[in-house]
Amino acid sequence: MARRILKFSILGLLSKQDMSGYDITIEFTKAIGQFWSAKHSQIYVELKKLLDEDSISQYIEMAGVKLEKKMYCLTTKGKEELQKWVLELDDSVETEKDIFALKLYFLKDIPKQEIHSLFNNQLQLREKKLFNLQKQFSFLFGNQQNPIYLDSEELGHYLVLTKAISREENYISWLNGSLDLIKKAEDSLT
Amino acid sequence: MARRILKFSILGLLSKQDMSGYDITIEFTKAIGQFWSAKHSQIYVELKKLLDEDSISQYIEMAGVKLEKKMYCLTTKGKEELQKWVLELDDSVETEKDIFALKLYFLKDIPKQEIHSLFNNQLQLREKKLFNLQKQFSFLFGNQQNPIYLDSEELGHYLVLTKAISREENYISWLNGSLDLIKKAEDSLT
DNA sequence: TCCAACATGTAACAAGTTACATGATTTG
DNA sequence: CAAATCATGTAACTTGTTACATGTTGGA
Repeated sequence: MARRILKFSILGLLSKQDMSGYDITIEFTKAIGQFWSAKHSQIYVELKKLLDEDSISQYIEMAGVKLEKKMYCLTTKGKEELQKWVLELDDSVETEKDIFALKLYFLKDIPKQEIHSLFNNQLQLREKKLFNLQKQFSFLFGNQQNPIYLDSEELGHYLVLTKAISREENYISWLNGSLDLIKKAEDSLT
Repeated sequence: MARRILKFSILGLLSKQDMSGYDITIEFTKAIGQFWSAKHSQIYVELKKLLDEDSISQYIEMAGVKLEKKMYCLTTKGKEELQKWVLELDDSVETEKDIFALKLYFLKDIPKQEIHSLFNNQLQLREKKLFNLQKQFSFLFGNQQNPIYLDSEELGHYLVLTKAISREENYISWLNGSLDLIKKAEDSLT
């Protein structure tokens, strides 16, 4: 059987608090969405499956007068499965797919003007993303320079955000370095 | 229609030189496999599709006496499609999935002993990967400190490898920093 | 002569995307 | 009262994985 990452990311989210399918969809647009995501169409199907398998249970919460919000919470089985999965040690790392880097491998025959556009476009996207992550970070952790006082609930959030920020900073710095290099290579041909 | 990244990564590889399905499978275990990969079962199916669509053409090369190796090369259509795809500017970056980071978000209730194991295991995997990338890099580019003299064929390879190395270095440094932080947080509780 | 690597494929299934479909609630 | 957001779902399709299946070639 496959790895069912979506299953475990839903169980993980539900371990923090009860949620509806809609809530889970929203969560994937926030911090955790930096490392895993799914569309609502996939989420509703997976929730039904997890319910069938007794990893979660369901109850109804009224939102307004007629709108029934389906809330989900972990069962004992679900809690155990999650715990077990988190503690499992990986024996290899999967390919971290990156379409921009993939394209670079095929740069041959591309005019330098176009290469500059590609890099500048990517820089813009990455800087925007970094800016948003930093905004999230300072909203949550402010100026607080001592993350050692975070409780275990906040720690996960802190680690994930610093990871995402560090990843983007590194991406941007590599983009800048590579663009410089390409420009220098062009100059050396004149 | 979907984005067909596998299609374009195959076209990209074939733009460098004619290859068989087997050759393409092997390529995905090398540099380019850091950013995209696929199993042979998927590759053979995709090649048949690309042949149908006239993006590639096929010829036979005898390997030994009876073994017919099916070689593929780009058609004019395939070359144009590739060129167009490489030059397209993205308007957003997709989620860069990372299961280890995902797990960290769900750390609550995990004993510190186990957290150390998770980090140390990941450090080991990442360091091994970095070592292999550095080996590849020095094999290809040696001590040569002046990448500005690379021709456009080598440039793509250089960029992809430095990207992968930089990504791993950043990952490792974030792992070390976070592990330190967690240890300090534990000490502060005594 | 055996084994690893070369070489190509299919079938069944799981995972993920896009589009279609509907209705309630809140806010300006 | 209109529009944005909340809320849930299904259908058709694409993409990706695992397992099954077979045969060749080169080297120790």
